Amino acid sequence: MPSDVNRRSTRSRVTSAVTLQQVARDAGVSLATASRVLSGSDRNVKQELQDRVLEAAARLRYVSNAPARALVQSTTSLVGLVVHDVRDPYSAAVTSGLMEVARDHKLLVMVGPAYHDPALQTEYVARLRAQRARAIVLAGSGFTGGTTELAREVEAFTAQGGRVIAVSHEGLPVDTLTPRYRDGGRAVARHLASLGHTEAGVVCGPTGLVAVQERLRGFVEAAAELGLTVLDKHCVEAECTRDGGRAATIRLFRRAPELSAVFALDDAMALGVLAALRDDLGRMVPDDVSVIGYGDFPLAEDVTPSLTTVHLPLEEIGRRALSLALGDAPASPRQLTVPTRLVVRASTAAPHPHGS
DNA sequence: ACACATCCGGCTCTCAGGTA
DNA sequence: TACCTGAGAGCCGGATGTGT
Repeated sequence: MPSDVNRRSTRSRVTSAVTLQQVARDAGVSLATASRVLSGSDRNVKQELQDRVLEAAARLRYVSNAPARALVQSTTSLVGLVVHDVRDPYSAAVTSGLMEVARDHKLLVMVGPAYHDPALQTEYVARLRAQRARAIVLAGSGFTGGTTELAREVEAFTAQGGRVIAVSHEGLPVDTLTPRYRDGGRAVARHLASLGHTEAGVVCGPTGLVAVQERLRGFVEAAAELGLTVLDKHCVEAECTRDGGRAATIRLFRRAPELSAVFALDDAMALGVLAALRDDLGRMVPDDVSVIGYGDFPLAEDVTPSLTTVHLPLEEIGRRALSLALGDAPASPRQLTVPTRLVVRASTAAPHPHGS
């Protein structure tokens, strides 16, 4: 029969981490007193003991054991952020805003890139649930109609006491924050029509995404009202990247070389549109073709010509999403919106008459 | 082979008791 | 009586021991 000593030896880990117990011993106080001093408890501890504990903790380079603390408090300092791609400016801006709030609350952020894969989105939520994360912000747009697997996983996470804030998602039983994409799309159509364009092409990302579909819907609806023709065959779908936008533009102008305007449903794609028009198609922007993006990423102002685009307050979305996640849970899920606005720059102009 | 009990990690919190 | 301290419970779930 194995002795208790043997059992201990097989189970104890070799560790040099300083524990609260060691700090307490070093300071000559009880574990509880050391905990009160170091955890910011509102219980009073005599100044002399406080000094001794703080001095011992500093000398031993003590940091509290987060998993152990989480065990007691049933909450962790971990929050999850699920985006589509950490490389895109959209994710970077949202992350930056969210990080500000996380820093203020001393939270650790774990970022998961789902690469437009709903299964991967679901997997990240499951992993964050296993880590007992305090909250999750699903920042990458969801798919139209939502996915039952993701909804189920989100439900399991919230049942466990976690909070989830979804940005541009449908069918999730949590607070949802959605930019007024449709308004932005409508503003683009109005702008092109007001300049005198009568026909436009569209370069868009996966139409299964809520964000893409809503932007497109607003644009197409308003275009129809304003007499701006947008043919189905002039809507080209590609990856939401610069290269995707570039390839889509080449395809688009092969089909419709006469187009005087292109609406890219994402700024990264719009950069690809500009590159294709300049380098592959020999067209001038905006003299030959007007280009509009969506997102107002930092680069939009700096490219030549500067990009007319729809401004999305991305950092604000990140800040607001995490603030909501850390606030009190509402009685029922809320649908919250964020305004969008058109920013007119140098990439759009009135069309030149044919032959001039 | 299986079900159930116990231990372990590090920490916070409650409550009883000591001191001025 | 007020304030402070310290012992011990309990947090959770995986690993291990024990009994049937």
